[in-house]
Amino acid sequence: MEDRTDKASSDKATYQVTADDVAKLAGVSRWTVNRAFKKEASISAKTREKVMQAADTLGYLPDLLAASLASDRSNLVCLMVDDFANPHKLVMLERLTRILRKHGWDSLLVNTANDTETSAALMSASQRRVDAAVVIGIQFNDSNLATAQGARRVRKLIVFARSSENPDTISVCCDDVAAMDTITDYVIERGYRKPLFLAGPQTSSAHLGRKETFLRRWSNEFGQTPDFLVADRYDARLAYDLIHGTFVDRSVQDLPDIIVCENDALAMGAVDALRYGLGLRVPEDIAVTGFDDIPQVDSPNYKITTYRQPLTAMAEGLVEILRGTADNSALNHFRGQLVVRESA
Amino acid sequence: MEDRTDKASSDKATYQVTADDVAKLAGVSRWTVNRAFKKEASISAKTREKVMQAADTLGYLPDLLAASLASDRSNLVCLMVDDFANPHKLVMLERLTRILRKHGWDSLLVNTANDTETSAALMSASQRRVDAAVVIGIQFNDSNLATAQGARRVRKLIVFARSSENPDTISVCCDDVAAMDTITDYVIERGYRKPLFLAGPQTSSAHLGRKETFLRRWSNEFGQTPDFLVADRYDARLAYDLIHGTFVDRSVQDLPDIIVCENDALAMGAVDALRYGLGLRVPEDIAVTGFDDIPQVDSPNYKITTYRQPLTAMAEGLVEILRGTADNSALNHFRGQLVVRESA
DNA sequence: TTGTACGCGTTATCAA
DNA sequence: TTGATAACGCGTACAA
Repeated sequence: MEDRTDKASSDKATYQVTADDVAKLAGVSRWTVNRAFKKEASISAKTREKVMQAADTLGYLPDLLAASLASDRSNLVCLMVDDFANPHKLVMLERLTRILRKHGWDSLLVNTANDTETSAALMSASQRRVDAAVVIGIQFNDSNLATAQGARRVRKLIVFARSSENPDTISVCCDDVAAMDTITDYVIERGYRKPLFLAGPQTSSAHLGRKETFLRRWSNEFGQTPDFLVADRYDARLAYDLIHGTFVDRSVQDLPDIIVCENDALAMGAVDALRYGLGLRVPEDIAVTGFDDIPQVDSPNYKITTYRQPLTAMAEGLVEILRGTADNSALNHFRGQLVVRESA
Repeated sequence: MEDRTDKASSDKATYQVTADDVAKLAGVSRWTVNRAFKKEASISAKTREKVMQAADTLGYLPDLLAASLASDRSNLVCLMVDDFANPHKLVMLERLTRILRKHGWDSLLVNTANDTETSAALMSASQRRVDAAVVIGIQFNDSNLATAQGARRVRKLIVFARSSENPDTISVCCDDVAAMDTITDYVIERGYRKPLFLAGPQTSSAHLGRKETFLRRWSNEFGQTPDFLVADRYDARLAYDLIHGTFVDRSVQDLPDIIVCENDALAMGAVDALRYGLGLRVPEDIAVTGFDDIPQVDSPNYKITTYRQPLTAMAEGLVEILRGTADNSALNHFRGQLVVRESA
């Protein structure tokens, strides 16, 4: 213990205060110090007070590294983001980091935009013993899934804000069928009859996807399946090119009367393409709907009618899953709400 | 060691492969196994090969928790974001996570939007022994700084994409004076003579801030200091309200001919306010410039003339600082470039 | 309520 | 080049 004291005086900046130091100062054992820092521990209020005071004067805080190593629980979650072009990711990151933090979890942000580095990142996260790996707004692709499962220390694979049919993953998302039904009802009620669906990246398994739901519903209602376009990424610029390229040579009567978009990023690109690429008015010539209600679509430039997911409730649901207290079956049935603006 | 084997067979999913297991299989010592995983370690190629093969069949990866604890280096960086309304944060997060990952660092994303939770988050990060705390696009405020310094395990306090005069922090940013000079030159050259500066949140110490630079430069050039407005946050909606509220009752000859904005988020709000709030044309009636070159300002709706920072180079600079190989004095002099579009 | 072995999986350091 | 000892700081389980 003497050399410890030496270190403290000789190099104060790097000296690390441990529970032992606090214990000595407070006149208790090291384990009592640790108890004082645990919420539900059998310790007398007086002793705790004494310990906390000693801890305070020494500037002691429990070391999470050592705690994780010993307890095999890291209180760390890996958030995987592969698409930084969609502002909605920022909204979700804000919500997730805030809610997770509130419940004691820290967030490791992993950039999986580059597919070759994704597996390395996932490995690295697993080496930190994250309690869960969460993909945001997408599904695990097969390669990621294989890596994650190979990295056996990743306990839970969670898909946030997206439905997933893979039995090895847990999905926290809103009910896409109900959501698209709400949008479809609105589209029909407003009298639109020639819809085009603008879809995002297609996953192999999406029986319950937004596109499928809309097409099926419309087909049931009117006996014909609407056209659709597919964008490889949720990128406004991509949507612009797609819409512009598709309709620039088309005669007026062949145009849709509404473009139903899988999310707001696509919707913004669609609006831009209609206005600036094709010289059309929104919604007078062609209406547009989005999904997500990102802050940008409330700009007077866009005023896009869209659908807002209950992100806070969903984030709280994620916490329940991390805790293991969730009734998993209920976590993919969150209900959001239609936000009506001027674009449709 | 026997019970280990038992665990492996009885509960394979949770069994953790350690260096010991690999050592046994490869017929070497545990320390040799670890050496095989270090880049520059004195180990024969043959032994390493043997070890790696054994590791592969067992699915072994070094545990970063234990490694951090023992080595006192976490290879973890804490990224602090306080403003999720500005899309530029997403761009910076993408760049930082990618470059940091490339060099072996993982990123802890901490939401510091809520001021009361900021210190708790910083504490938590320090408890994970992050190698550095990085604030993005803002300066450390006094309260954060005090917390960070109190949390002695945070080795480095770094301000990214913002100049900082605090001697306890290291700033990685572009040269704001040079940047604003470039913008000012352009504004003058294009013949604008009645500028208004739209500034973001004001920090106490900003002698070299963008606003100050512009005002001083203009004053030197034309003998009078331009008007300016201050937004509390880099929020497009706030900028809208500010511009609209300021000019709605003003007569035409009292209007500026250009609004020079501290960043793109403000510029977008300004454009919206001019067009939709005041019925003016951009740039014919009033021009606008931004800063950051976020993807959104390239939309045909905005086409904002702006200034792009060399984010990749800056992120690499951050890595040098983490490594301790940086010549710190040079890291706040990155040069960006003017991106001319149609708004000015 | 409080104190005590022992283990978590590495790294640093020294010895062989 | 390789093996061995002693940390790193805390949690679990159990005993006092």
